[in-house]
Amino acid sequence: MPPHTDNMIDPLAAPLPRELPKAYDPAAIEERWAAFWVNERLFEVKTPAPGAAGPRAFTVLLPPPNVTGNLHMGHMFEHTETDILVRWHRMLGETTLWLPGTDHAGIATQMLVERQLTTEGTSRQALGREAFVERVWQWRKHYGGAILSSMKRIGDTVDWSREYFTMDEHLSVAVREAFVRLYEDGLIYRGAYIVNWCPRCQTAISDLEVAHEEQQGKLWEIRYPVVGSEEFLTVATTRPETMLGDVAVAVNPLDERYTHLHGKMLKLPLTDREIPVIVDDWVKSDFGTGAVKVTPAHDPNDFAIGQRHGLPAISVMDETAHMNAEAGPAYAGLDRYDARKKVLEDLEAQGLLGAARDHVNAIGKCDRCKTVVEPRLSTQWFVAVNKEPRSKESMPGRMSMAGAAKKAVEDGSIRITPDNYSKIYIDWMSNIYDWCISRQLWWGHRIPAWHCGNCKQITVTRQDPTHCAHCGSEKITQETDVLDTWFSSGLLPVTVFGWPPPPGQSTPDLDAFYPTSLLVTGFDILFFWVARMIMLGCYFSLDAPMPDGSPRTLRESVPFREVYIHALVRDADRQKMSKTKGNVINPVEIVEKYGTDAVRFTLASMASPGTDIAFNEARTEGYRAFANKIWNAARFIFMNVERAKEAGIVVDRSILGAAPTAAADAPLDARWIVARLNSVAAEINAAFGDYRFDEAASLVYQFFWGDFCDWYLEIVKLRLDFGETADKGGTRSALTTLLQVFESALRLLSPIMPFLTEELWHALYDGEPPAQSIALSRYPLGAVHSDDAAEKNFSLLQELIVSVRGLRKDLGVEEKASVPIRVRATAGVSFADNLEIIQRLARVSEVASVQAMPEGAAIRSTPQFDVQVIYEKKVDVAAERERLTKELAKLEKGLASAERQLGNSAFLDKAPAHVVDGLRKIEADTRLLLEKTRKALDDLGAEGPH
RNA sequence: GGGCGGUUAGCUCAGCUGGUUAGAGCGCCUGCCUUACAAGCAGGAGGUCGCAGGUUCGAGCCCUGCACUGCCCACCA
Repeated sequence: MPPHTDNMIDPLAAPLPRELPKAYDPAAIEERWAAFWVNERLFEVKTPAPGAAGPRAFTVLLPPPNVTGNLHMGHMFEHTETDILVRWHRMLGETTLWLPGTDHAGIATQMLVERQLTTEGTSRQALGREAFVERVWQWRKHYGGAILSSMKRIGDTVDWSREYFTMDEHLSVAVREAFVRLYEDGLIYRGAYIVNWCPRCQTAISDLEVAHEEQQGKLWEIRYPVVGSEEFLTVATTRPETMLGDVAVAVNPLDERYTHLHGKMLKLPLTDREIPVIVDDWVKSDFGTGAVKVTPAHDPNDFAIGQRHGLPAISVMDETAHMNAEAGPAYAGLDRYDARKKVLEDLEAQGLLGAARDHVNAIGKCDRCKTVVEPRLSTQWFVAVNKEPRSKESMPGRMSMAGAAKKAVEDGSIRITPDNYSKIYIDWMSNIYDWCISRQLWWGHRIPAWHCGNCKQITVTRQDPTHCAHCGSEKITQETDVLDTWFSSGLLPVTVFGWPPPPGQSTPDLDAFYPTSLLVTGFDILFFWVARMIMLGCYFSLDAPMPDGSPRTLRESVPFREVYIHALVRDADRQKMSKTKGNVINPVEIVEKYGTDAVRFTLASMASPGTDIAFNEARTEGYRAFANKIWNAARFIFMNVERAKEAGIVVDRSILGAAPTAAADAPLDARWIVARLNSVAAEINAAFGDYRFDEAASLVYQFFWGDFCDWYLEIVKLRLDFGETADKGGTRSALTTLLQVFESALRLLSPIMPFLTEELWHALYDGEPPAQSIALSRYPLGAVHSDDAAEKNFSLLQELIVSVRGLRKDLGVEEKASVPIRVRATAGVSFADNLEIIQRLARVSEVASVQAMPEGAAIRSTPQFDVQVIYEKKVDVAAERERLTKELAKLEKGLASAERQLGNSAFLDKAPAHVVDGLRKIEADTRLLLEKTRKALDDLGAEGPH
């Protein structure tokens, strides 16, 4: 049953190995594999049968991108990290589910479609609610899948069969169920409160959706005449226009300046009202004039004061932030800022305006449209996050949502990485206010509440009611508000797995996948989404019993066990990417330019924890070169496989896939590369486990390029001999190790660079790999210290080769010339077994082993050996002297430091033995080298020109 | 007003529980078209680890203060 046969591409139409082009061209292979992964449905996960044995599934919920969005660098970064972990776990043999979907994004989507309507000369009001909502659905159908197709392109291994949309029928049913249950449990209420109101979006928004910005403003003083006196009471305000809705002036009870005015009435200027002077502790005497005008309908603090003192609230603005009739005929209809101007002018004219001081204040703006938010008195729906549910008698001591959500992190049921975010989360959860969940929008989950026209009561039900539940009247109308987008996305960890189950039961998916294993997300939605998921997830999953029927504990009710907070991606100048700044880097463009693998590797390598990352294209260029390097290593290998075939040396493919080994009597290079592979693999596994993508990337880079290509491949050229007199056994053995190590290395790299490794892996198996995809093969586990002797001996060999190369440079030996060398090795060190390696890699014609080095020659030394290049051309004495002098100074400094420490009895007493022993060895080595260097310098001087 | 990060080579960044003489990539300099790769190979230069104190046998790493810088939270009109 092949799906999407329309764009099916046969991956096995890949070029034959020997025809690999010279330069790696990602464009030539990536789309092919991207389509293959999707079409072959390789990453779909069937729900395990109930009671199935085996390890727990590794489950990750993708933070659902907004339908309005396009893939940006932040997504790509997040997806790269997640995909790496998901691929890694899958390759470790775990049942691995990465679940994708999209979010309907209430405000954002409605705004976008409304803007579209405006360009068409119409509006949502003209269309009407039903037609508008239908229009949004249409929009979503056409444009809502942009991010998902980008995800397919960049190789995200999600389970597409489980893709959801937050307004899907079954999810909407679940959202309604959740709302009704919370309402029944007394945790959802409706009431008139001051909320953040966006006059442009014309909806309430939550505290989190308000972004504060510092702004230079003014603090105006206004004189309010005291009734029956010549006196004035001067208040200070940043928002003079709201004075039209003042109902009192408050002073601190201890402020002696105003004691005589307590309880007096004031004439409210520009109106015909009189308002009282009241006292309230909240007022700070040292701010402004110490007297605060109280406007309960337009300021959250004033609202609280009004509540405490039983004052009325007078709204003087409408939902568009224009003054209304309550503001009086002179102001009605004016925009809030025009009204401010006029109020100030009128006060001035009456001589009631006092000083105006510069004042910096934080001004709230709508997160979406940047309009200045207006605190507004309105009736909204709230979730009581700090209240305990009333109908949970079956669960005594059940905590409030915030309480449980806080405890889940405190007691380690949820682990947040990096750890410092735990504290931020807990602090936030400790000071959380009730959550305003109603939005005056049309696009979203409509609140399942009906208002009765008769008794005015509210009916909240699972099924649309026909009559009022309280008085039976049929004069009922549904609430027009919809739910905050985060209400439905906060439920996702349970709803995507089939919640709600029948009473007292669970669902197969909840049994198999809940709690999910990991959430990878950015700090920016820690409160918006992560915190809400924890609150709602803990609350609702508690109702579903464990697979064995026992009740769920808090530990088992959390939506995820781990949260990994990744860094934020900025542009190369550390600026936050934003459309308005025009510095948004489109990842798809970069991907097309350098290849997905190079971009993924860049992001992985820059993903060190703690700091934001500045995306740097120059690095991507470097990693494209890395991909090319591997590509060419593969070409080299395939070429030699062909040669071997022609020479009658056949290496069976069955040797592939096994963990490489090298016998104790195998050549040093074989033992070494196997040992390196083992330790690097072990380190990479550890790095992934710690979310150290950067370490993993640098380890695999260093191994592939530094060890495998620069050293091993060069040496293997010696071992691969296809001539008539060739040692066929030796060649076959070398080829076997080469292929095995390369195959393992591809698997090692594949989570970070899935496309390149997939292509080469298939080619390596000549189109008949043991699994459909490298992503379904097993990850190399490696082992530390698998052959320390080989690693140590090889690095000595490397040192010798590097020394000779350096000497050649110093002596000005022609690049192509082969030269003889003299080596004096200390006891126990021998290069005899590896002469041909030295000859090849350092272009040496002959190696003479000597007991003493001649005087006056340019020599390089290490504690283990001295080496001289025999060449008639004189060394550049001045340059050599300079080099040696520098070297000598360095050694002297090092020796002095070592001696100082070793001469310090406190050090010998307190430092651990291994440190002391290590330093002793270093001291001895340094002393030896120092002597050698000093002698070399002396010899040089003796023969020098002066 | 609270809280949290950052400051290491010209640039971008590593440096894991404090342990010799601090690393990588890019860039730079020198020499190489060595038939896997010039998107390459080989060799090299380059750092008083933001500043000032302190703890320690020993500090890039721990403590205190300062400077610069970025972010988050916050109901002082």
